[in-house]
Amino acid sequence: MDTGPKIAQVAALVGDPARANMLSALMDGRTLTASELAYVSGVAPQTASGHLAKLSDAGLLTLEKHGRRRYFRLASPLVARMLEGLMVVAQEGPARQRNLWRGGETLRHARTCYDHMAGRIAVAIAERLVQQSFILLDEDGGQLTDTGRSFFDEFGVDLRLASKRRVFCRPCLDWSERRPHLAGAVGAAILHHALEHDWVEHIRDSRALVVTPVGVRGLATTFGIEGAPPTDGREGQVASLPCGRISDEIRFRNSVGR
Amino acid sequence: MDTGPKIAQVAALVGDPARANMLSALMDGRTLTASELAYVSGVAPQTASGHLAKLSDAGLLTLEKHGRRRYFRLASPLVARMLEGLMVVAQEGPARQRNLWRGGETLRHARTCYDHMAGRIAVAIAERLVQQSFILLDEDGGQLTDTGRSFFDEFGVDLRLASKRRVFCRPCLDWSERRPHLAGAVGAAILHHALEHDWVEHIRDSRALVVTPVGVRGLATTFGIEGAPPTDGREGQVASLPCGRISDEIRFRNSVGR
DNA sequence: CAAGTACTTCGGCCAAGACCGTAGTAGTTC
DNA sequence: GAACTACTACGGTCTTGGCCGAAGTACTTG
Repeated sequence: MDTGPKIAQVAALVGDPARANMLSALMDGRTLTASELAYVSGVAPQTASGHLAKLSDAGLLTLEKHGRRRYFRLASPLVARMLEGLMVVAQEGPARQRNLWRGGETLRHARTCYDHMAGRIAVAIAERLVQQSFILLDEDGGQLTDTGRSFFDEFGVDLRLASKRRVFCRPCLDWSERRPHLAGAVGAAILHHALEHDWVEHIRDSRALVVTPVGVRGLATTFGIEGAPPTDGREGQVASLPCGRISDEIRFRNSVGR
Repeated sequence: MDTGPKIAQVAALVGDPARANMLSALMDGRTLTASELAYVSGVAPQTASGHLAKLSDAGLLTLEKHGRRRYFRLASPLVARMLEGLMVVAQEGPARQRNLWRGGETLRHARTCYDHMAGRIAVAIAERLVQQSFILLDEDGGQLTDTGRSFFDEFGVDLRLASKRRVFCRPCLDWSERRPHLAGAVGAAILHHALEHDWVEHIRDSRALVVTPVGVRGLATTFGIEGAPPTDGREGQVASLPCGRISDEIRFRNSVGR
């Protein structure tokens, strides 16, 4: 057997719009029920059920039963990484309309990526640090300068603890912004500091972060960047849907939307 | 517009076996003609032509015309990275038969990955260095030990040149072996040394590497690993196909294979 | 145990698209 | 210009698979 068919199998799974929507919705690491996933993907529950069975069988999703509900989540970070790879290419595309991603505004603004921050805020921080010559970045490496080191000292981040046994500073391509943010020990330290000082908070059990009022001030004074998210607020709809009440709406969407 | 549909579009493109085969064949960075790609994907030239048009339109491939031939290659490293992401997930799969990848044996054995080595050999080297405590590796970072430093000194690799402005030592997940090999300055230095001392040679304009007899000896004495590839030798068929002569074979395959 | 909710299975409909045969265009060789 | 090669366009066939309605299973609540 060749390798082509196997990747085709996985890709075909992601290649259906309904399934792609489900996977996108799960990309932040949340767990969602079958109904919720049916809703976000815009298909009837029966159809969603079939899709979810396929995704689980293929090992892209894992399933947890609690009572009469079935909770799905991505089976591993590798799946998330694969999806991010697809997103990068999809957004690149054949130079045409660059339509911004909707429906994931919070995630796009700030989120965690493994142990560091990603999203608009994280990219802005990275760019600021480079601009101030606190950090040197190139294609696949990064380095702290001496002025950078003292900046972090003043900032209250102790980087000495971190420097053992792991990459110190490394750029990581941000899929939503398509510019690098900071990973490695430095990236982790910044996230740690931000959480510690209540600049940001995790949303539920998701990877998304909200910037607190304290954080807005902190980001402005420390990095000179605008930390407030664009006032949109259409996030979290899915998660907060009253489960028993959405069926009419689904029926409506199904009869009209397609 | 949501993000789902866009990644679905790209994924659907990869989701067809014929196209997936084409992309796999191009993964090592080679350029192949439409006919060659038709052959590897197992479809008639007309069909391949259609597939290639779609892949090019979507920006996954770039096209270069030379005379009456059309040479295709992956449009960017991002596409290769996406495919590697898919491969990792595809090989993982739902715990079942782990059928080894055929038809890319050379590539699986040794290849370059950006500026360092990947494949069986590279993974073996990395494991050896870790086992000897020359290098410490964890999830996302690596570090040279003092004994490691003197090992590389003796080995004849000067790492001092490299340590500016880039990541020094970093594990990188090998898609064919699914275990890490070495990236960063150390990985690059090893590849450089191997090429410099004729341990390995590039195959044509591809990413694949062959280990020379010198290399087999060198790898054995320096790292204590077996450098010779498994005797299989079904590689390079595509590239060496006599172009005008394959049509019968294609016709045969098409009439039987499906 | 009856009613309600979450989810799955089955069956039939339908559209998308992969495929190739035929025929055509463009470039090369003699 | 004739013969040949590399590739593309068109048209028709046929399979795949997404979709939903209806019906059925599993769990919870009162």
